Amino acid sequence: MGSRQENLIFSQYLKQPTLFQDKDTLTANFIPSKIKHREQEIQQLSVTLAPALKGYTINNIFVYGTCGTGKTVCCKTVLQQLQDAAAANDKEIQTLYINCKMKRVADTEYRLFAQLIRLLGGWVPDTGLPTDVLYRRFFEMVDSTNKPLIIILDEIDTLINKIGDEFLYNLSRINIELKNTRITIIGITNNASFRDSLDQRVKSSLGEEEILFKPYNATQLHDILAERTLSGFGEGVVLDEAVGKCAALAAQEHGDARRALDLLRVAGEIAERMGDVNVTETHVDLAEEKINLERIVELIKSQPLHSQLVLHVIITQTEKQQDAQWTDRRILSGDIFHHYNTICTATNIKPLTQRRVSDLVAELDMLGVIATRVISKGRYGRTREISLSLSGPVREKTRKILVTKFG
DNA sequence: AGTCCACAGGAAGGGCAGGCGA
DNA sequence: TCGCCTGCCCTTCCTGTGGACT
Repeated sequence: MGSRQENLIFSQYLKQPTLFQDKDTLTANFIPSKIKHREQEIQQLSVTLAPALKGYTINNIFVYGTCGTGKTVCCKTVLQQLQDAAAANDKEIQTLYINCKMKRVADTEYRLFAQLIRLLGGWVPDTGLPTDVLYRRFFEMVDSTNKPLIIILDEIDTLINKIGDEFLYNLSRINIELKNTRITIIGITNNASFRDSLDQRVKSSLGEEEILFKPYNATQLHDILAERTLSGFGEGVVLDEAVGKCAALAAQEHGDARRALDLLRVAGEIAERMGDVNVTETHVDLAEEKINLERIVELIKSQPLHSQLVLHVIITQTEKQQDAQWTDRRILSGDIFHHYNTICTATNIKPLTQRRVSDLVAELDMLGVIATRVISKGRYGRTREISLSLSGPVREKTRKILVTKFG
């Protein structure tokens, strides 16, 4: 047996110096020791939760704010501090975290309670038991522990939109029957108007305390990024102009710190791949382009077959139009449906009706992939004028994916 | 002013898949 | 295991629309 062949790419990669010092600190999941610009919210949370240390009942909390405003990180941090404080005083507080957006984990009432029971150390089948049996089992497990239980239900609006708010009412009613302990619910949502849609009974039981997380402004984002830059890259690697650009771009997107961190991390990866020693504004621009590209590509890949077909027709028609320098540069819904039918026949796919295709066009418009407007051509009818919103590398990449699929 | 065109888009319901619950 | 329920995707049917044409 001869010696194994060495993979040059791997060995070169290992020798290559890295720009990163601790890449984990540049991810949204990382919990820093001190969370900046959220002092007020943390204090409000702590004040509400503190009575649990003395065994008093604590109010349910409703936390809301847009994406990337630190809601989850702050809740997890405060609960960890609460548990630490309880442990230091020979007490115990149990906390459970559930992300209700996780498919097949907590997206139905059954799955939610099954997951809660599993997190408490119990076991239930994936399906088959009546929901009231699960309630009873959950109730018994909680009551037998003699420890106060705090449950964080992240992205709670997703679950409520799916199954309604009855389960929240039931969950809050369990407290009345519990003899030895108490349950507190912290509901987290990105949707500020979601609370208004709740049943009055649920609103009064869940929304006893409300905490709003306002979006970060560009200065605060810059400050947060500067700190993470130091731990993530070390000193002098990322130029201040690059940090500023990440903060400004994220501030434009409703002060989303998660987005700012993604930009910074991807910019670092690009700089590293290019063999540069510093992360500059140019790398941030490239990172933004890359993130947008990946987002759109993922979005398009996740669309149903017929939606992809419609988009394919729109792209090919846009290109034909540009090549032929047509006098009438408009793409109309009637033309799209006609070409869509032609491709369906050629590829042996059963076409959808015009009504359904009209909805698919509207959906693509909503996703921002295309832009449409309803126009009237007088005697020649009413129609929708369609234009492609994708440009540059995003459009090229999308075209390639769809051409590979439909020819 | 009335007609007409080529759709937009709402409403209702069918078919199917997957989940729930006895 | 199987009937029931629910949600989703889709079709069918229908009314509405607005500017050009008569």
